Amino acid sequence: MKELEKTYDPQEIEGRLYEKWMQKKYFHAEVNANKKPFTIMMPPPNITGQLHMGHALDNTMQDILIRFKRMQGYEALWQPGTDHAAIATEVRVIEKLKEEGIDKKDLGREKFLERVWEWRKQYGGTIINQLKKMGSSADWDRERFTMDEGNNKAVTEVFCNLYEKGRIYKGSRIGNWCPVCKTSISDAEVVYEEQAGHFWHINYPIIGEEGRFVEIATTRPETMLGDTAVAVNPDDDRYKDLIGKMLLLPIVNREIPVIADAYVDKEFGTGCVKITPAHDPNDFEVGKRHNLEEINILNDDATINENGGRYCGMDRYEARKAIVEELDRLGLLVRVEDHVHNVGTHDRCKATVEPMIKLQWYVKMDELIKPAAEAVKSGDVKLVPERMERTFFNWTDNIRDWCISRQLWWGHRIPAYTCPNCGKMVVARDAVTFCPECGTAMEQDPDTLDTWFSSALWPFATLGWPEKTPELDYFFPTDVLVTGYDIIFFWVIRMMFSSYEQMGRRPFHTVLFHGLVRDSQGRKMSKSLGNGIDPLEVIDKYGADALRMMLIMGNAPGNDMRFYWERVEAARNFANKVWNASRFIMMNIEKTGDVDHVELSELTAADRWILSKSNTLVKEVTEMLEKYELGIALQKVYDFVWEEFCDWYIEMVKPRLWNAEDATHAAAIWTLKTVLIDALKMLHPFIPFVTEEIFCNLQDKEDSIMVSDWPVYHAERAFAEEEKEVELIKEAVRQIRNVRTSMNVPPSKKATVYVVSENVGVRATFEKSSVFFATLGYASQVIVQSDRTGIADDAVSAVVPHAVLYMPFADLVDIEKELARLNAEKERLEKEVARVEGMLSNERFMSKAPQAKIDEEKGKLANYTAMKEQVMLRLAQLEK
RNA sequence: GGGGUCUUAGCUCAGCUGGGAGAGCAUCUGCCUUACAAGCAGAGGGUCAUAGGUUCGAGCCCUAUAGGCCCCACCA
Repeated sequence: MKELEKTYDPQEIEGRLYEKWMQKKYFHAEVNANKKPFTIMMPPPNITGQLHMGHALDNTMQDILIRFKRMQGYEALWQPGTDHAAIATEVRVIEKLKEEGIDKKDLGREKFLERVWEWRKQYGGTIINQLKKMGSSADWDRERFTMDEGNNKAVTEVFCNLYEKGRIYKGSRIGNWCPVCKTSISDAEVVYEEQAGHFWHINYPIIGEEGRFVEIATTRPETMLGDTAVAVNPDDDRYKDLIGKMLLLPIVNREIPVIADAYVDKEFGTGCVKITPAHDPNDFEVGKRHNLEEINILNDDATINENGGRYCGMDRYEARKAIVEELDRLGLLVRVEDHVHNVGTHDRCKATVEPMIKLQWYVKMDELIKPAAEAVKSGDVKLVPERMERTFFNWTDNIRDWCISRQLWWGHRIPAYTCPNCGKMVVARDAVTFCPECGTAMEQDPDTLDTWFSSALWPFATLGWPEKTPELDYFFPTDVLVTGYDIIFFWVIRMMFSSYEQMGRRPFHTVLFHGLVRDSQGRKMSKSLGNGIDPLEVIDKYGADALRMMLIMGNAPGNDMRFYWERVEAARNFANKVWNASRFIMMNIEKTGDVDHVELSELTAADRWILSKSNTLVKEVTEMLEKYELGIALQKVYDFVWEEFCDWYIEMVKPRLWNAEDATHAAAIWTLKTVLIDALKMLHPFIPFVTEEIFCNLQDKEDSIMVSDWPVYHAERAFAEEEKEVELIKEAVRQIRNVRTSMNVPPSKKATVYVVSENVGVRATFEKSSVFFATLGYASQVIVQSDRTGIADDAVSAVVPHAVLYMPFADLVDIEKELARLNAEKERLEKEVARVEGMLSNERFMSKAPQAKIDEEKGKLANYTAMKEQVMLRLAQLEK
C-alpha cells in the first residue's frame, strides 16, 4: 500500500495513468471462446482532428458501457473508427487544401485522393488520441481493422447485391443540386432556412384575347424561362373558363397551356401557378401528369444556360433582377410583395440548392426499409429512450427513394461501366475493361457514392465483411450504438436496413441516444457563435474525470444538457471527496495494519448497516447501467459515497479507529476497505482515473481496477435489522444537532445525553451503538434508561420513534425557545397523524390498497402517535 | 400541415413500473472537529404550467388549453 498525495491533482494522475494504459493495452479485445463479446462503435477519426463536446459525450457514454461490460467479464471490443468517405467531408478537405495553398482544380482525381488518404493516415488517430486524454479506452488499431481503400470491396459488393436484386436504379428525376459543390445531394442533406424574399406578381397574356392576362405569383421569377404551363385548380370557379387556353410566356414568347391540377391551392397567391417541371419538385410531378416538356435553364453552377436566351451566362440572382426589370418595362409586373419563405440550403456549404433534373442513381426504399421498421416494432432493435421510435417511424413511414450518386471527386466510385460506343452498361464487382458487346474500352461511371452509403456498412464492414473473418463471426451483431439523435436518419436507419439486407440480421440490439451539449444559455455550441467549449480546456482545468462526470450527472437519455463550469466544479469536488475519504482509510490501514478477512459475525451494527446499504446499491447501480440509465446510476453512487459513507459511516467509525484496543477495530478496517473498493469499482466507468489511482495504491493483488470484477449482490450481506437500528440512531443524532443549533449551543460544549425508552430493543440499540452515537451527538456521556429518573425538568428534549432524548444544558436553556420548538414539533406531528388517520379511515383505501401499503401506514401512525404524546408530555412538564 | 418534447426550489436539471417532493449551484446561520474549507453541521425556499378526468391515491396515466424548444414535410 502506498499513501496518496495530500492534494488531489487530476492532471498528475491522468498523465501517468494514460501512459500506463497505453502500454498495457487492457482493452485489446480478441476472439475468445470463453467470453461473451460486447461490441460498441467508436466515433470516426476525422482529418481536422478537432475534438468537440459532442465527441466527448459520445465517447464518455460508450466508454462507461465498455468499462462496465469489461468488468462484468465480457470481451468488450471498440469497433474501430472507419476511414470511410464521410470523414473527408467536402468542406474540411477544401479547407485543408486551402491551408496548403492548393486549389483542388489543379489536382486530378487520383492526386487529390492521394492527398486525402495521406491526411487520413496522418490525422486519423488524432481524435482518438484526444479522447484518450479523457480516459477513453478506445484504441485506434489501424492494422487490425480498416475500412479505407480496401473498403471499396464491401461497398462494391453491396452495390452489386442491391443492383442484382433490382433495388438500385438509374433514373432521371428531380433532385437537389448544390451549385457550389456541383453535386446532387439527398433530401436529408438539405436544411431549410427562413429567408426574407419577395413575391412577384406577373401577368401572362392570354393568346387571342387582347388585354386579358393570367396573373401568377412567384418567389423565383427567373425560373419562368423554363415554364411550360400555368396550372389552376379544377374546382376554381374564377378560372374554369381558362383551362385549355394558351398563354404567351413573356420574354421567352413560348406558347404554354393553362392546365387544371388539384395540386394548386385556390387560397394561396393568385390561385394560378406557373409550372416549371425542370426546377421545382411539385412542378415536376405536375409535368409528369400532364406530359409537359421539361426545360432545364440552369448550368451546374447555377448560371443560366442557352435555354435562357439573352440571359444565358448570367448568375441566377443577376438574371432574377434583370428579368424583373424587363417584365416591369413590358408592363407585366403587377406588384411585388415582401414574403418570408423557406429556402433549401446544403448542410455542408450552406449554398442555396436548386432543384434540377439529373440522371442519378437511386436506391428503392419501399422493400428495403421493411425489415428495419419491423425490427423496431418487434423489439429486435431497441431504441433508448423509447420515444425515439416515434421519430424513427415518422421517417420510415414516409420513406422516399435514396439518391446515392454524388458528383464529387472523392469517395467510393460507382461500379458501373458504360461503353461509349454501343451504350452497354455493366454493373460488376471487378472492373470491366472492354465492352462485352463490341469490345470497346469501357468507361467507369464518374460519380461517387453518398458518404452514408459506406457508413451504413460500418457494423459489418469494419469486421472484414465480405470476407468471412473470425472477428465478424464473433463480434457481429454488435451490441450498442451510442449516438446523438440528430443522425438517426442519416446513419442509424441506414445501418439497420443495410445490415438486414446484407447480413440478414440486426446490426445491434440497442441504440442509445444522447442529446446535444448546449452552452449555458441553451444555445447550440458552434464555431460561428464562438461559444464552443473545448473539452481539452475543461480537462486542463478540472481533469478528465470531472468532465466525464459532468457530462453524465443529472441527465436522462436523449435529453439535451447545458454546459456550466459550476457543474464541472461540482464533479471535481466529488472526485476530491473520494480521494480524501480513500486517503483517510489508507492512513488508518497503514497505522494499524491491513485486515484481509473478517467473519460477518464480528461486524458491529454500523458495519452491517453500511455493508447492507452498499450491497443494495450494487444491485441498483447494475440494474440502472443495464437499463442505460447512466445518470441515475451515477447519482446513486454519488449519494451513497458522499452522504452515507463519508458523512455518516466514516464519522461513526472514527472512535473505534482512534482506539487501537477496540475489539471491533479489525471489523471497522475491513468494512471501510470492502465498501470503498466496491464503491470505487462502481465509480470506475464514470471516473476512471481517480478510481484507478486509488485502487492501485490501496491494494497490490490486482494490477488495474479496469480488469477487476464488477461487484455483485451478496444475499448474506443484507441486514435489514441493523439498517433499521442505525437509521434510528441517525435520526436521534439529527434531532440532537437540530436542537443544539436552534439553541445556539457551540459544538465544543458537550452534554450528557439521556436516552429514555420503555422499549427494551430500542434501549439495546442505543447501548450497542453508544460509542458513535456519543461523538456524533456531541455527548460527553450517553445514559440509556427506561424512565426519567434523575433528569432535570428543564433539560432540552427531542423525540424520536420509541424514545425521548434529554440534554440538560443547565444555564443554556431558554424555556421560551424550547416551548416554541416543541410546539412546532407538535404541530408537525399532528399533521402527520391527521394525514395517516385520514388515509386509514378511508374505507375505499382500506379495501383497495395493497396490504403492504396499509401495514406501512399503520406502522407510521403508531410511531407518530407515540412521538406526539411524548412531545405533549414534555410541553406539560415545562409549562408547569 | 404532421410528429416529438418540455413547463418541478432563485438558476440548471433529476424524479426509473402512480404510494408521504430531490440534487448541484446560489442564499442565510454556526464551525479551520486530527480525510477533505474543493470541507462539516443546520436553515429557508416548490398549490410539480392551467383546467378537467381515471384512481383508494397523480409530478408520474388520459383529455383539453397556454407558452418554449426540436424534427419532418413544405404552398408556388
